[in-house]
Amino acid sequence: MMELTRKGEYAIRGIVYLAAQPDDKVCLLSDIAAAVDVPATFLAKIFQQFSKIGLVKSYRGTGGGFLLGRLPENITLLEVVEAVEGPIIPNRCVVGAGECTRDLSCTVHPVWKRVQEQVRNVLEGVTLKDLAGE
Amino acid sequence: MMELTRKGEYAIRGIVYLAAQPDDKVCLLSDIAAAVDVPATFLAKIFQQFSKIGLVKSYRGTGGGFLLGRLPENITLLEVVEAVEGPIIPNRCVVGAGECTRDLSCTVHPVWKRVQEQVRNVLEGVTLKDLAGE
DNA sequence: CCCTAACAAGACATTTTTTATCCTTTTAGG
DNA sequence: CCTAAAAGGATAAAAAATGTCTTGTTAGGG
Ligand code: SF4
Ligand code: SF4
Repeated sequence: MMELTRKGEYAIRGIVYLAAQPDDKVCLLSDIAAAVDVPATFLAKIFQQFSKIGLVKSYRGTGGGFLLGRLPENITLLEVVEAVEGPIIPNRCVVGAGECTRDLSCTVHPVWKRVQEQVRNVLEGVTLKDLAGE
Repeated sequence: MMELTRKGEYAIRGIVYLAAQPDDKVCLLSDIAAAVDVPATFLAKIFQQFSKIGLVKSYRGTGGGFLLGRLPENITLLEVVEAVEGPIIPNRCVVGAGECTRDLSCTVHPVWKRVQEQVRNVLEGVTLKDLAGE
């Protein structure tokens, strides 16, 4: 259980690659895809999602491509993952009140809250700078 | 991401209900299913899995039914979840070496290891006794 | 011995999610 | 204009989740 999808894995590979490039280097999607071994059309969709929320900046036309939207040290793995996979939700009752009619008295509910918190903490503690290495 | 499936949720509800019953009470599947609001045929499959690994004991025929295989304080939530959902695997590379050809030098790999460990710790720290309440 | 109660096991069906691919549109440079 | 490149939308195949159904097995009781 709790498995990251391909999409998530690809997303991370792609943006970490971007983070490892020189700051101002505009990268072609096709190059990124080849480098991290991901289908280019699929990666395109992923980067569109990144672009919409500003995780990456994109430029169209000749000389276009992608670069990071912020400094690598200011982008956490949590943001990246949630951008493409949605929020970290170990069980639907952690979304909010009323998702499960049992949540008020449920003894399991707090456990999922803790799981959510722990996972978020780990992912939030890692930035793209950490992942891109030196 | 990381969402528990219905199966997992149902499994927990079912076995927690069982843990909340008097120690020697043999429970009918149909009663459990009704009590925790789960399709009986689906819950049957789940309890069959429990039964195979000894989490619950089952008796057939008239007067048959289910009861816990061990004391509630000796069954962790981790066991219950893994019994029906499989191992906690945030990313396939945590399964073992060779699952991903990149795992040797991958900077993300250790992060998933940490996530796995944290989640397991939380779930392992909760027993059915805790969940069944007084 | 037979009948009924209850779980076990396996096959089957439906829906949803994942994992893409393709085609058209928009934007920008030269 | 012509070409490069990303954006957006439609579509499709494969896999997983979510059940259901039928048949088999085990046990108790008359
Ligand atoms: S853990 Fe409790 S509150 Fe959450 S979905 Fe399950 S029953 Fe509902
Ligand atoms: S995190 Fe690294 S080792 Fe794990 S699957 Fe992704 S690339 Fe492979």
